Amino acid sequence: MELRQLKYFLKAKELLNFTEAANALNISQSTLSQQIKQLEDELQIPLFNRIGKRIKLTEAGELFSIYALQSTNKATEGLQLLQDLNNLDTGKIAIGVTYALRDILTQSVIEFANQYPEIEFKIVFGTSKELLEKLNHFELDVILTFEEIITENHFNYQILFTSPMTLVTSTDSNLKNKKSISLKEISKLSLALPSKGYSTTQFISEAFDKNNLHPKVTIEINDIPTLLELVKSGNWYTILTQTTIKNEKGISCIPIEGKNMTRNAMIISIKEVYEKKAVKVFLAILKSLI
Amino acid sequence: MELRQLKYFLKAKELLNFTEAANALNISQSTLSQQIKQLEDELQIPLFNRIGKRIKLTEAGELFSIYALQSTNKATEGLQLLQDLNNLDTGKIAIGVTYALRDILTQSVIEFANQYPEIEFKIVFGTSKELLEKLNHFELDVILTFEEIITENHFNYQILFTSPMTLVTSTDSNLKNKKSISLKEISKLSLALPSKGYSTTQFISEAFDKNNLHPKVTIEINDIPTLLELVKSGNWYTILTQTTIKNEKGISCIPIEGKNMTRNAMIISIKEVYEKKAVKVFLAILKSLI
DNA sequence: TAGCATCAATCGATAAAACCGATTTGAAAC
DNA sequence: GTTTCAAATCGGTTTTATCGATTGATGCTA
Repeated sequence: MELRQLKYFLKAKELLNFTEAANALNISQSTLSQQIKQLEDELQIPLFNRIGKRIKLTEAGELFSIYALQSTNKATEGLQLLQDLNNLDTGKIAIGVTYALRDILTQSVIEFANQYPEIEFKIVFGTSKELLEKLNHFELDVILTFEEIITENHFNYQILFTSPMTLVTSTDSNLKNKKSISLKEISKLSLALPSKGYSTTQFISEAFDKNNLHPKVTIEINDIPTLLELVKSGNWYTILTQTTIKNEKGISCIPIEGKNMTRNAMIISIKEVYEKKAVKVFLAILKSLI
Repeated sequence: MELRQLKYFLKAKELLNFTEAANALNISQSTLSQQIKQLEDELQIPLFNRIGKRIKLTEAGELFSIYALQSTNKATEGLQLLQDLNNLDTGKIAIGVTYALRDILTQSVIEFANQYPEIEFKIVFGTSKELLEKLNHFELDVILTFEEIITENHFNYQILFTSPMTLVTSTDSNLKNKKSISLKEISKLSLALPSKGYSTTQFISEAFDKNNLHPKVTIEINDIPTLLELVKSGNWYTILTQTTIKNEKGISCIPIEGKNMTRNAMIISIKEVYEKKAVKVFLAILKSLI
């Protein structure tokens, strides 16, 4: 039993005329006769009564046609669904993002949702490490993060933009008018830094190490809004990429001196995994907004 | 897209291993790979992610599998239904019968229903003419009637038994002790006969005609129980096959003299029409009860 | 880290089957 | 009786489903 045969049968049932049905199906009448016969043999029961030149459904044919129709319909619906998926009428995007890229993500989601309101989002904030883990477990379609060490070659890396590392201060800070600041000067300040999982923290720690500097990290925290709140109080400084605090009020940022004191915002996905059309389009929108 | 491919896909989805799935399906691994690929090509979207030696369902694969399963299930259900039909676990028998054969029909239906309680019956009483009409319009699977003139050769005729034509009298009648009676004697009696559609009436009219006799038909009626009631009153006589009044009380019957004064009870069906298994079994039971 | 085992993809060949055109058969219409 | 029509059948062709063998890539293990 094949869908092809079920379709032939249903057309023959509809027209009650093999010749016409064969024409409608773009096959020869002999083929239709043979295929119906084959189906009947397999089902071990005739579907049509052949009365002279007329054909008429048997009781079996009548009963079977309901199931034949449902079977072909379900297959067609499945096909339709996948077409919708390609046309972005349905589907889900699971995206991981670090807090630093919150702003660009938000804008992109709003823009995308305007154009494709049917697509569902699952947005996961987390550290680079957490997100890469989830990506590897196929829990996420794609992640947005800052990364510079391209190790795993089963990932696709696309650089979105480059953002300077900056010292973040309260607007009340007496440092706020400086054009730039060195790591050495920073190491004298009381710092509140994002926890170690964040790639920015990883990056800046290594920078201090290289310069044999020992920063005073008095607070380590895994929530960026809280971190910023602490900075605004004026008691602490922090180090973030400029992008992270783009639209924040009550804080200022001072670029850090030194070559390579920049981070690359990246889109990371798994090479071998089929990229959903919804994801593809979403990323195009995201890139267009930069 | 074919059911075969959907089954392959579902097995591959279940085992997440093409080699094992191929074994389970009794096909080679290469065949499975090719068929899955062909399906993916047709759907224009991959169903599996190939990550190294592992395979994993894509979002499309996940969504599509629901429909693939429903499609194959419906086909299987249809097949199951037809098997039930063959096993007499379902189905309907439409049977036409003349009143003369009421008794044999009743016994058969009771016996059949004991063995196959799931089969539904549609029983139509009527004249031979009416029943043959309905049979020709495929409203009935088979009819039971008395018939001797085999004209239409697209019918199947099976003789069930032979029954003599008899004069039916009230038990009070002074004719009741006669061993036989001639048509000539009958023509002097006041007759109540079944209406013309009944083959018995047709038959007996022709017999009178051949002998140039003119019977006194004072009542023509299309309801046999009422006819018998009238006969019981003693005011009228009627002519029926012996079988018709087999278990009736208050009446006697006297065989009519003359060769060919018998009728053949017959099963009649349409030659080209597939005979349902339920009908076949029912008729076997009916014949066994004669 | 080299070697082995495993698994999916690919290739070329073969068997199966879907398909067609032509013909036959049988019923219906004239 | 003849013609007409539609389904079945027949023989041959094309398509395709299938296989075994091989390849290539990955993961495991010693």
